[in-house]
Amino acid sequence: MHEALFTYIRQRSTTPLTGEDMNFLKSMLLPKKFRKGEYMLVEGEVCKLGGFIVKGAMRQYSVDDKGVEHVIQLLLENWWVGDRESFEKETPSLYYIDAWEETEVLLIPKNSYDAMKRIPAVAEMDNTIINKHVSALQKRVRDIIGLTAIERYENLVQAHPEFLQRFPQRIIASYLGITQETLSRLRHNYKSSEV
Amino acid sequence: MHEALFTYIRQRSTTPLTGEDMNFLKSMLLPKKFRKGEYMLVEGEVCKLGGFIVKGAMRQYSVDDKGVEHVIQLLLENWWVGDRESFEKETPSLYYIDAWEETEVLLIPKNSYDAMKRIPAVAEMDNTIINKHVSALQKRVRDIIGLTAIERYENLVQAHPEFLQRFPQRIIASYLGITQETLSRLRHNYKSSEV
DNA sequence: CGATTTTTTGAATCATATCAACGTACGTGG
DNA sequence: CCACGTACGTTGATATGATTCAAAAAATCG
Repeated sequence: MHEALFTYIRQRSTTPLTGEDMNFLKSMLLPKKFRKGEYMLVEGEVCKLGGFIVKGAMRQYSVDDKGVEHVIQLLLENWWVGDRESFEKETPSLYYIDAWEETEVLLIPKNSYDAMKRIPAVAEMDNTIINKHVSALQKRVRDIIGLTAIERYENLVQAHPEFLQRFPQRIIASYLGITQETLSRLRHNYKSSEV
Repeated sequence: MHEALFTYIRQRSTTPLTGEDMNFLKSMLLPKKFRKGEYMLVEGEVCKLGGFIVKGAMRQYSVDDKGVEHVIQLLLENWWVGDRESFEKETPSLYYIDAWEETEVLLIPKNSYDAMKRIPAVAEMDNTIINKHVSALQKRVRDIIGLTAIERYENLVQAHPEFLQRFPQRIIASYLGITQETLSRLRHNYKSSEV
């Protein structure tokens, strides 16, 4: 089960991973299974553990004052999960993270993560993912501001068709920043137009 | 003029900056004055230089297919400016960055920036700012998705009153993701309600 | 001062939200 | 294996927030 992470690291760095590195990593990672609906993080808690998803699907969302959930991120296997802000600064998180499917995760506490970053390949990986994260968020801001709902939906179909298979429509709608009714109507028009 | 950057680094790290570090930094930084309207980066170009704003105001924006500008970020003194995605991956940028006021910037090429990160205090600073950047973007996504235009405006007034003094309303409107007409009306109602 | 940019206002229109009802699928316990 | 409950998706009617286009008013700059 650790192999998925090693492959992930190798793909994101130029430096190789030594056998010693791998043993070191193994010693720090805590494999854990989340059942569907189980929480990895709740609002108000400090995110003490980062996680690498080996298998499954999770979602990160916030709840506004009207009690409406807003999906911030959808996560599948080979993604790092956690609230980076809370994890790094050790401040209470604004988000919930739960498992959407039965999910296998390799958990790692902050001090271990810091130790892990001393491995050059891992440091490279960390750099790569945080930069990707920033790009993705920036793109998301651009999309929400500049595109209509249907354009955002089409973009998502292109970029992450997996999401549509793994998450129900109301979750996708929330991720797109629209209501489920609107998404339903959008899809209806969209389908009839692509004949 | 470098002093502003040194202070900035010190405030964001636990390790002190040695005199040697400071000389090293000075040797790599290229002071440059941008005149109002002058571009630091245009869409399609690789962002080869990062910049630390010593004095002035800049904006980062993208232009959609209808030719409408969307302000992604507003930047004042003591901010790092640049398109991190393009800078790190050396890929063409999707953004324009220009000076809104006469602006003094300390520029630094990518390889120097990497070298600079070998100074522990600078590495810490880099970590801090990228994490802040992620938090800010995440907050922005949450705000755009979950709040109405007026709530976003009120938030901005709270968080960055300086912006309202340094940038015209149409730029603020673009940053909030609304038209200038809408912002004008919003402010009108807002003012009359705060009696 | 005139020229340009910025802000405001009005009217019409559009996209999306809201509320409510109904249909459908899915999974669990009897 | 069926019946029932719960979650999910669709559809309709109406409401609302924001946009668009046009024009006037106000502010700013050389």
